[in-house]
Amino acid sequence: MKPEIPTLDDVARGANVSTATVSRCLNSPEQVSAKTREKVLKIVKKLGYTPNFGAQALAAKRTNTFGAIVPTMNNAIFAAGLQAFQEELGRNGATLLLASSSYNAKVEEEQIRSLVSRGADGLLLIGTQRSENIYHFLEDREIPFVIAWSYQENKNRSCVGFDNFEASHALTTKAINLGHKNFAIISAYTASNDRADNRVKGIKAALEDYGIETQNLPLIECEYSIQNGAESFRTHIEQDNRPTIIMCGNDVLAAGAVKQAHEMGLKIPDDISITGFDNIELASVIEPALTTVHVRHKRMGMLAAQVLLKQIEEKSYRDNIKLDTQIVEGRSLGRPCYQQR
Amino acid sequence: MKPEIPTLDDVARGANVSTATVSRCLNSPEQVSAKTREKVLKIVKKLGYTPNFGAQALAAKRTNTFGAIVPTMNNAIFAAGLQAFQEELGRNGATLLLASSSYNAKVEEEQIRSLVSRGADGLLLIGTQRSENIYHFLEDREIPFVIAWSYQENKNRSCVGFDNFEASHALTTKAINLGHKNFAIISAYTASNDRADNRVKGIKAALEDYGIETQNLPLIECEYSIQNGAESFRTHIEQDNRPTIIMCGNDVLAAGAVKQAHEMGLKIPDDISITGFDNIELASVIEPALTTVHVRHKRMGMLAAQVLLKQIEEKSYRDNIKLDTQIVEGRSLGRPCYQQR
DNA sequence: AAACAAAATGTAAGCGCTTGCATTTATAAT
DNA sequence: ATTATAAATGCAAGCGCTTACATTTTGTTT
Repeated sequence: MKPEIPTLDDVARGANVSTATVSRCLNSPEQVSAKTREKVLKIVKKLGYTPNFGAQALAAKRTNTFGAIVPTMNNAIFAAGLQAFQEELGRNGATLLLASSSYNAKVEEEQIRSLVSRGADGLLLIGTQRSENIYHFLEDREIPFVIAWSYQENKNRSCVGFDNFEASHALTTKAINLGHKNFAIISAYTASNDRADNRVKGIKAALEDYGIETQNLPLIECEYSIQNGAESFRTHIEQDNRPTIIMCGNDVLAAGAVKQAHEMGLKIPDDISITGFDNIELASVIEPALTTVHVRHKRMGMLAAQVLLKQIEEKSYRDNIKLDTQIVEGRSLGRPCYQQR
Repeated sequence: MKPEIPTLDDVARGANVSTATVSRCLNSPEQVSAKTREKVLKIVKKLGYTPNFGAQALAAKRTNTFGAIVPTMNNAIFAAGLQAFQEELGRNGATLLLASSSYNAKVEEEQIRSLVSRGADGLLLIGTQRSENIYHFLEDREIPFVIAWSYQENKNRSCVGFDNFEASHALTTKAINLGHKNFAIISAYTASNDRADNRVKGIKAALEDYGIETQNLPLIECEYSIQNGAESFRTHIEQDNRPTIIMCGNDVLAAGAVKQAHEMGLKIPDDISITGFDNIELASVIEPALTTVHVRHKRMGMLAAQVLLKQIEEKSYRDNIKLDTQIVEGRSLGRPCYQQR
């Protein structure tokens, strides 16, 4: 004997009013007199009524649900930002539908469609790089979205992110000024990941600024993982022309590199410098602490939510927010060996 | 001029069949002749039709959406398990609604209610510790749920987890056998976290097995964070009767402890042993690698999804799955100083 | 070719809610 | 009191889909 789940009707009957009144009590209480409101809310509580989501969505054409598609939940890169995003949504009575694409553009596209058909009122997307098709899909349906983790000036699309190119450029310049000339890179796949791509481009641009050849710059692309970082590090080190610095696309790769360096008996930064990106907690724990780029992930997540919510209220609202990054000085970046005294 | 979103009706009209047929094409294709099926699917594709989620939910009384409430997304503890959970759901055409409770029982309860009212077909809960009320709420509505990360024998409730007590007990026994007598603990708050609680209990039980006093066992409870691990470590070390080993409730705390040990110039494990729990990636990267407890998080997430899906199919299905754990030997646990030669 | 069973399709009644519009009630102004 | 105006409430039409049941089509058997 399962207790029937109460409906609006039940509440209406209980309070001796129409369903419309009950609905208004819940959604726009100011339209209802204090007296009836009280009466209705008492019944709501007594019956333990909760609105049926599907019915609400169907009738109101909104769900108070937002979707986010992240490339992965497996490492900490997105966790803090997402948590903040979710909390900000929560503060506004909305919930988060989360999907992950495993860094696969096709999967991402499916997820986007799926979230939309699930009635997501808006979407959080990571990075700018996806087919125009999918942007049109969203724009046609007037589904608000905001792009995070990347910054891009674009009047028609909102973003909250930081300039990966610039940050990477700055970090590289710092390394050059320490005397490094012999670079190697470990990056995520750049083809479908504008963050990774821009980080690599930032490095190359900085090198070129100083007249350093980038034609044969050793570059290994792989998925973000400690394991891959370690393996790629080894490959770089075993090259003929061993680099004095290995710049990693993120801290996870860098952590793997550091681990491998230890295992190969290389001193950091005396024998080899290593840099990361993101400044996840990990960066401060490993020995030596990573020199990396700090990003205010939490702030980014919160702002993304705010922008998105504003777009719901005001259809045409758009914003491009660029967050600062700063270089965190660990001890994994130092002068190259031939510059030391 | 926004292009109207196509409905079932549009497809039906386009294919010159009834909406019922279209619906069947999509949901139980075997009931439709190959010819019409083809015809219909062509129109579906042509129009880019996707079912309206709300309507579907309303009419079918299921959403293919599952909810999960995790204590936090901020550290890696839950990430791998959740990802696996989500992937397994995805393989079965379902999606994940994710919420986080910030380790707050009241928030968790709200989230559960919210997910249910959003039409979650089933729920993933972390740990066993919550008010009976909320269990009744779910059971009354016949909402399937599965408890993960904790193991508990209970015919009426499904769980997929491991025995925190046992694992912790084993690790402690190992430490005792190495000669440790002077223990200290850094744990998450045990009051509303049965995993943390059982881990502490496991330690105490092991100590008592060997006749070691646990009345005054130094125990600090705090939130999981590197920062807190570091601070708690310092507090323990500055005690009168300095412990020879500090056992941490998880790897994140342990990482903080290790960091602090370095900063205080303490050698691990010669001056102080440190243990973790969970064996997150972090554990293998820090120096020295942590001695910790490995849990097959991915497997757990996958199994949890399977149990949950089975419960949907077969209302009365229940399962209690206990996963093995194993001690991972890092170098952070060694003989206490007075035992060394 | 008739008779029947099985397969395919159509009809239409909701699912539980929101909301524009109509109606009633309370409040204010004359 | 009477009327005009505003506030509160009710009525009822959907929102887009699923599914029990009715009907038609197809195939099989005699």
